[in-house]
Amino acid sequence: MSTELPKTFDPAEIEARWYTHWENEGLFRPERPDAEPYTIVNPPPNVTGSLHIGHALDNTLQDIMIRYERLRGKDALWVVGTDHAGIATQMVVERQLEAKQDKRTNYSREDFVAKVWEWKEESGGTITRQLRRLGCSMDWSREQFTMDEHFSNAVLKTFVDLHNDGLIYRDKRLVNWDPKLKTAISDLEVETQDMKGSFWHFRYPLEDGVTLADGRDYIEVATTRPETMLADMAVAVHPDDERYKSVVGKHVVLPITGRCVPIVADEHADPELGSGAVKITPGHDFNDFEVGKRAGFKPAEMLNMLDAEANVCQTADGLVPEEFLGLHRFKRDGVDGARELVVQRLKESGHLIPHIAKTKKGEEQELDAEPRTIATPFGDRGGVVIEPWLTDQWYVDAETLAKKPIEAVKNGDVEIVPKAWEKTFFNWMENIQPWCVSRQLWWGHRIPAWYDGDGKAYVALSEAEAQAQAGEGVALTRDDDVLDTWFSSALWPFATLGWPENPSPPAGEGGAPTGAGGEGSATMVAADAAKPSPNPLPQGERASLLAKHYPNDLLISGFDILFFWDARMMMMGQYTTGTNPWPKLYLHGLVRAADGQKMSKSKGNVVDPLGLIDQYGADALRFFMAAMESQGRDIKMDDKRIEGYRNFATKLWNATRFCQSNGIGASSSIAAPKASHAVNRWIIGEVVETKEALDAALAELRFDAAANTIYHFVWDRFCDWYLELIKGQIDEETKAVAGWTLDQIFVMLHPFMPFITEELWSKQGERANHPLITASWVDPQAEVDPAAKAEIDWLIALTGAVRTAKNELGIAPGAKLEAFCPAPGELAKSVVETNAAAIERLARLTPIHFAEAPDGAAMQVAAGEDAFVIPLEGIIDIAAEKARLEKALEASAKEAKSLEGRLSNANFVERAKPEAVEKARADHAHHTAEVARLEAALARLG
RNA sequence: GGGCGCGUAGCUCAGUGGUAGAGCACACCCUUCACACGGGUGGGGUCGCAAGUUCAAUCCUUGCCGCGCCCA
Repeated sequence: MSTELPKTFDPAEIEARWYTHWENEGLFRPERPDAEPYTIVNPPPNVTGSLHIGHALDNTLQDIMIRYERLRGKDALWVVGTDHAGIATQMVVERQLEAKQDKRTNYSREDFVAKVWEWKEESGGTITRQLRRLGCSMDWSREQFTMDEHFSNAVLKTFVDLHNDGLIYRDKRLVNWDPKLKTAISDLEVETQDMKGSFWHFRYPLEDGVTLADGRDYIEVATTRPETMLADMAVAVHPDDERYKSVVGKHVVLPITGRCVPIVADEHADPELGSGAVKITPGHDFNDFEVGKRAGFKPAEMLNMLDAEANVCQTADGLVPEEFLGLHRFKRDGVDGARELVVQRLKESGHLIPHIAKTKKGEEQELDAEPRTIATPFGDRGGVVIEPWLTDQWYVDAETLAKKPIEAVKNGDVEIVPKAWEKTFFNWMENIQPWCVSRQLWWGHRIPAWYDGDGKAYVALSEAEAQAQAGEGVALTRDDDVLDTWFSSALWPFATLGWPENPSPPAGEGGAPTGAGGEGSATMVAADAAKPSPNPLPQGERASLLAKHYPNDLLISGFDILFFWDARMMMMGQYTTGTNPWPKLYLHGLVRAADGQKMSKSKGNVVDPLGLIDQYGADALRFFMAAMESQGRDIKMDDKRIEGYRNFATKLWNATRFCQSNGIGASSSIAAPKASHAVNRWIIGEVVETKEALDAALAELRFDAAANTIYHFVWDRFCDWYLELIKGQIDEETKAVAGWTLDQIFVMLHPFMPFITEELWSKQGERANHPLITASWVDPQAEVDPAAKAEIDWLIALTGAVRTAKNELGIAPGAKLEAFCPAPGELAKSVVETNAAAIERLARLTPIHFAEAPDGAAMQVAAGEDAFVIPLEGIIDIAAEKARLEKALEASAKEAKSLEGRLSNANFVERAKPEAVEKARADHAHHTAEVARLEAALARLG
């Protein structure tokens, strides 16, 4: 018994109602203790972020897989949670302070971190609410946060373990320093952009009257960063460069500082480039750092001329003139900096070699510098030019950790889909650099390292343990820095499931929790103690979760975080658990604006997924994402297409209304009902085929193929043919088959369009409190019936042929016509006899005589090999019918001739695959018969 | 400079060693009792260019042209 549906379909109302129901009833993860597990972890979005279109794609794909596997009976767990996103979140809160003319440094670290927690509590729910609107069926009961206590413990343990194994170490070397955010960042967070810049040429005078072979008393060097000359420590020339051989080991006296620096031989200097000599600033350039080390400078001796904000400071030798101190490295906000002043001073002292350029008119022109395009590093968050800066930081030995993941992908233990990404993955992993994991921030997991008065580091899970290492009475200070956010999110696939299962108990007295991000976290933990976590993890549950759901089954992420996140999860998974976090990694592309541009806030072309949900419904947006997700291509936004899928949802809605008005309701069995009518046997076979195609597509993660399969089944097969064929003759058998088919549609479409399918499922009748979300996957226990398929295909062909002919001859589509079939095949005879009503309704032919047609003007059509003559004396334009037949004749004749040519080619018959030859023969026979039929038809018309 | 990918109907995209498809758009027809967010019919593509392999190439190989991304 069914509940009547309203005439209009209102996605918003349905979505809100069903989501609440699913979540409240715990249907996202029903109790299935004995079922096979299926696990996906969600890439944790920034806790204070909001849903963008890329999240919509990423989460739709994951939800499709989770809902599919849940329907297939698995214990499907979709782990969800958010990331504390160190830099991003701290920046947001700092910006809020700025708006109030306030700043972070007006607060203690503890107070500032407390403010971040406040902001997290306030805005942290935004993105999770938005994921719900998309219909995502995550296990919210276990929602995670990367700064949760158990997660923080996992992070600290990993750090300590890595350190004990020598895979994390402290090192003084150049880092990518963001002078705006005043923190180190990793290589991956640096974005290189080509900028218009200048290349200045200087004279560095040789000391004590030394001259080059050509008599010059100076060496020419060139640079794009003239300000760094204040910290130059050498000039390098190529060891084989004859021009400079005599001066290697001699010195130059730097202008401005008067520093006397050596001329060293180093292969880094390219004799072909410029003068062949390069200035060396080991403290401010990655290449020069290496040259400097080879030249014998220790990192601690390298001169540094910039402070954390990239303003000039005094070098260790005190040679930077007073007027430079405090200047910014280069022009900023219209105010000249050290770069401009250096150039000015060198110009005044005659050390600048002007660049001679030709104007458009061919006249020579003297410029201070040569214009050049310079690959310039920018921080991806702060947006300012990155400064290579000499500091002590913690580094992860990524090269060692990368070995097992590389092996895993090579031997197929981890499959990357699409495969094209494997090469990119290897290219990066095989050339991986030490990973700088310390960040000079306050928000994050504070590094568990303590220093004694001599700067010796003690790494431990707690201060007490560090103290024990250092010995009684040694005063320790904790490292101020926090860890890179990606260090913690790399643990996501297992730390969210309770790893480590037996965390070391805090060693401190009084139950003060360890670490968890230092003082800031202590605040949080204290708050948590007052308000117990809503999702406590009993120890037993933790253990079983990890054992059951790790490794996960699949990871779905955008390719843009392949290195940031995916690869690091593989490294950490192998290191901490000894296994790969998942056997399969699916990478999807970007969602682009309709014009193909990358979406960005600055371009103002960002599409809000919630707006699309408001406009078309979540089901339509989801279906769009799935249908457009072909492996290896970005998705361009196309509102018309989303609209099309909204229309598709409406189509299904109305088909269901039709069924209801004809007494077609919910089915009572998974297996297909018994059926005798061809049309019913046919649609059951179509369900069988659709289910198989859908399973195959999802097994290969071909979301587009899967979506198209169900789309065409619903619209083309079920609505356009099945419902039309059964109209007017809906008996009990047909009611049962139609109701069953509709239910299978709901099940198969549910992963893509969860809301409308659940609603229609519920309105089709009593289901004994059995919602669709936890229903059973399609299992018709039936086979395709070739005879039924042949019958219905013939019927469809006949209907199509009549409609086409009528349309081309301008005959009213509704006109009912009499037809003659002089030589019916067995199939034609039986179909016409058993489906007279359907033929009258659709082909609008009645009656059909198995007899010669009377003489006279007639329209002639064919279904399969059966020819029909439809007398239209006085109605049709004979010339038009002749033209129509001639056109068809020409096409068939051409095709027949081409096939004949192929078949008469001995090479083809002998060497081609037998199936190909067979098909060519069959096609040839068909077209030859068609030619004969059409010739006869034309002969009839005279 | 190195690597990867893309170029198929007006647009957005699938696809296969055997002569090409979808959605939208377009044209014509239809107030058929589920649906005009609908139904029916149709037009439209030398599958970027050139050479090669093959009985057969849009598909495989090479080169070129154009576009995009990543790395240096």
